[in-house]
Amino acid sequence: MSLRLYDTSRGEVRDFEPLHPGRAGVYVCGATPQGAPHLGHVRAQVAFDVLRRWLEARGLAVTYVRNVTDIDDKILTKAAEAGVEWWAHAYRFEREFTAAYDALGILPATVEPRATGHVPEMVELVRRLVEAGHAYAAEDGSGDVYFDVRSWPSYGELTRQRLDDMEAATDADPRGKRDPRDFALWKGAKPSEPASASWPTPWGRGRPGWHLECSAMAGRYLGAEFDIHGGGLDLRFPHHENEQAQSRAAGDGFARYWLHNGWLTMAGEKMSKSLGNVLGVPRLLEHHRGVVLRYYLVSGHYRSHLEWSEKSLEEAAAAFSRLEGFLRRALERLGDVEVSAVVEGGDLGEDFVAAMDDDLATPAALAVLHDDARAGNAALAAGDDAALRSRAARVRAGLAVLGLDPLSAQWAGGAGARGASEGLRAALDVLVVGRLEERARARAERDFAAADAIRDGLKAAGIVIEDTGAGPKWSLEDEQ
RNA sequence: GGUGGAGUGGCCGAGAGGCGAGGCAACGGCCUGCAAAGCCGUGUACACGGGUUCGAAUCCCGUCUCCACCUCCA
Repeated sequence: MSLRLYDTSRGEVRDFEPLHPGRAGVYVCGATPQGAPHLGHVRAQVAFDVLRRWLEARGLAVTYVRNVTDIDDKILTKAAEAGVEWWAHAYRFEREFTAAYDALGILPATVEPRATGHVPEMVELVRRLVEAGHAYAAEDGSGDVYFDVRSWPSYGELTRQRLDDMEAATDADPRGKRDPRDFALWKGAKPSEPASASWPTPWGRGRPGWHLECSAMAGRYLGAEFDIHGGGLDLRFPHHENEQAQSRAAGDGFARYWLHNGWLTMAGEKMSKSLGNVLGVPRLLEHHRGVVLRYYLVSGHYRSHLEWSEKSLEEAAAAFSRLEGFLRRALERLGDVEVSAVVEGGDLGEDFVAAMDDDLATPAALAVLHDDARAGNAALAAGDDAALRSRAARVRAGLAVLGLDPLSAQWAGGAGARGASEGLRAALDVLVVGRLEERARARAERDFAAADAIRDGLKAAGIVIEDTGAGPKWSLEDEQ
C-alpha cells in the first residue's frame, strides 16, 4: 500500500517516494493578488490542502509553502488605474485571499512567502544563471535580464514540447532578446513605473519577472530539490516550465513531482478573469456555507473539470447534510465520537485509504463514507452502539482528512457566521421548548390540527421540528 | 501547427476488460397521527462506426463534438 500520484511531467501515475523519509516538501503556487479570489482559485487551494492533509495522515511531516506574488505587471497597472499604491492594492487582495482560504477550511501554510521579501534570493539566482551562461543582460540597455532558452536543451521537458514547435509569442516585445521565447528573469525599471517598484541589482534597478520568485522561494524554504510542486493546469506553461528551467539550469534539482488541478468550468468553459465568468468567493459565501463549497469542490476528482451550477451546489449541500446529520445523531447517542485520522492505526477504513492513495480519489473516498453512514444509520436504528461507534469514527476520520469534519472546531456551530450566538440560541431554546410542550399536549389529546399549526408556525420562523425516538428536536433551517 | 484533456443513466459525478461507485431527483415499501430524518427496494447508462475477446464503458482502428495550454490566468 502506497500513495500514488499523477505526475504531469511524466504524464502518468507513479508511486510517491519522499526525498527524505518521513518528510515532504510541497510548494504550491498561491495568489497573485491583483483582484478578488474566485472559486477557481480556491478549488486549486482546496485540492492541495487535501493533498497536504493526506500526506500528514500518512505520517509525513509536511513543509507546505504557498507563495504570494505581490508584484507583477497587472498589480502595477490595476493599482495605477485605481489610483492606489501597488503595495496597498496587493495587500488588500492578499487579505481577501486569506479570508477565502479560511472560509473554505484551507489550513494555513507552513510559510507564505511574498515575492517582494525575497529580492536578494532572486538576484542571487539570476547571478548564478548569468555565470553559468544561461542568462544575459539585454543588449539594449533596458536593464532586463533574460533566460536563454537555446542554452538549455531540456527547455520544454515539463510540458513535453519542442522549442521549434512552439508558437512564438506574437505580442512579446522582442527588445534585446536573442530568441523570442527567451523570458524575462528580471525587468529593468521604467520611468512610467513607481520608484517603489524597483530594487537595485548588478544589472541596474528593476523588478522580478514573473517566474523567478517561485524558484527563489522554493529554494529558500524547501532546498535545491523538493518533493511536490502544485498549481493550476494553466500554470504548466509557461510558468512552471520556466521555473523548472531556471532552477535546473542554475544547478538545482527542483520539484520531483508536478501536480496540476483541473478547471472549474461554467458552461463548459474555464472560469477566468479574462473571460469574465468568475464566481467571487465572498459573494458565494453570502449564500452558502464554506463547508458546503468545500464539499462541492472535493466531490469531483482534482484533475477533472468540475462543471459549476447552483443545482450542483445544492446537491452537494444535501449530500454533506446526510453525513453531517449522521454524525450529529451519532454524537447525541454516544456522547462523543473520538477519532484518529491517521492511516496506520487510525479509524480510516481500508477502502478510504485505498481511494486516497489512488491519486487522491476523493469522489471514491466520499462514496466510502456514504456507505459507512448508511450502515451507521442502520446501526443507530437497531440500537447497535458498537457498530454505530465504529462507523461514526470512520466517517468522522475520513471527513477530517478532507477538511470536512462537521464536529471540528472549524465547522462546528452549524452555519458559522450565519448561525445564532450561544446566548441567542439558549433564549430561543426556552421559547421553542415551551411551544413543543404545547404541541406535545395537543398531540396527547390527538388534536393534530393544533399540533401541526405549532410546527408550521415554527417552520415559518425558520425553525424545523423533527420527531425522533428521543422526542422532538429543533434546529435552524439555515443550518441544515 | 505543436502539446494535453473530455464526451457515462433525469442531473452531478466516479470507474478503466467480467462482480450495476456514490450523491441528488423520481417511484414503491417500512417507520410515523402526519411530516422530517432514517432504512429497504426499483434504474442496466457509458459520443458514433468498425474490430479484438468467451466477455468491452474500459483495449485497438477510424469518425464526430467540445475544452485547455503554446499570451495574463488556479
